[in-house]
Amino acid sequence: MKTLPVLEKADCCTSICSPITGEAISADDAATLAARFKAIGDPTRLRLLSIVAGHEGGESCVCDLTAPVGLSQPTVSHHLKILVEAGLLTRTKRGTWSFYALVPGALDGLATALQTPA
Amino acid sequence: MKTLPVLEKADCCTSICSPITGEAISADDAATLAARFKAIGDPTRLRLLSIVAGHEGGESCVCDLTAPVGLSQPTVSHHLKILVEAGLLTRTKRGTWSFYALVPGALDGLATALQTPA
DNA sequence: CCGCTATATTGATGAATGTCAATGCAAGGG
DNA sequence: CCCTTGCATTGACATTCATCAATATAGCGG
Repeated sequence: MKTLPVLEKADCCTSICSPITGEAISADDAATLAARFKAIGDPTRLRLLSIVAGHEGGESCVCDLTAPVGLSQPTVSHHLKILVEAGLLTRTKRGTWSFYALVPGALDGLATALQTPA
Repeated sequence: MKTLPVLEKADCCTSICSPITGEAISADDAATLAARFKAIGDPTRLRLLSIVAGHEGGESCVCDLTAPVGLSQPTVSHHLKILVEAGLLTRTKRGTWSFYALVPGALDGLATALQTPA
């Protein structure tokens, strides 16, 4: 299972983070960007992101997420894995719990790709 | 469901936000937003958006799009239809041609949903 | 060592998706 | 009128996806 690279500030001068409304993007850049948008193109995963982001301390364990989205634990773990592989969430194990948190700047990088250049 | 004192939930946040990083969004909002992200969660559609946006006059006909993406005309029409239904493109028929153009502000609206409120 | 808890993985299944070939359809040009 | 051009729709097919039940793994308490 491959994981998309984390969006960092340094990437923001590459075509990955520059607006798609500028020069036509390459097929490779389109694939990378689309993979991330695809990850958030699911209602459940969007809600998971939202819940994690709004949770106290900015992180949540799986047991905090199953009830809000109303899905089984394996399904929630599945969606979380996709979000981690998309570079949008991090996973930290402490004891028997797995804590998920937003990757700082990841969503902002995607936002930048959508903004029209003035 | 959870007993770890360190992260005792209880309130579940308050940070309002336009974006999804605010308080947990509703299932309906998640579905609406996810539908749009899903539309751009495909490499071909992302390229189509980019090409249309960068094209002279901000619009393109189908015959201008098939070659750049390397797919059949029906497939391109299919993707364009999805983008129109997602509210990201407009379609204007002139003679035998169909011209597609970006919906002003549509992508920026999605970008806003991803930005952290700061 | 035993059981309990939290999470991940596997397997299966029905639904959705991307693609193309074939076809339909409307607008012009001879 | 046909005939060509540009595009949309249909049908079919293979792939991917979302979901759950069952099972596996790993840490912790007794």
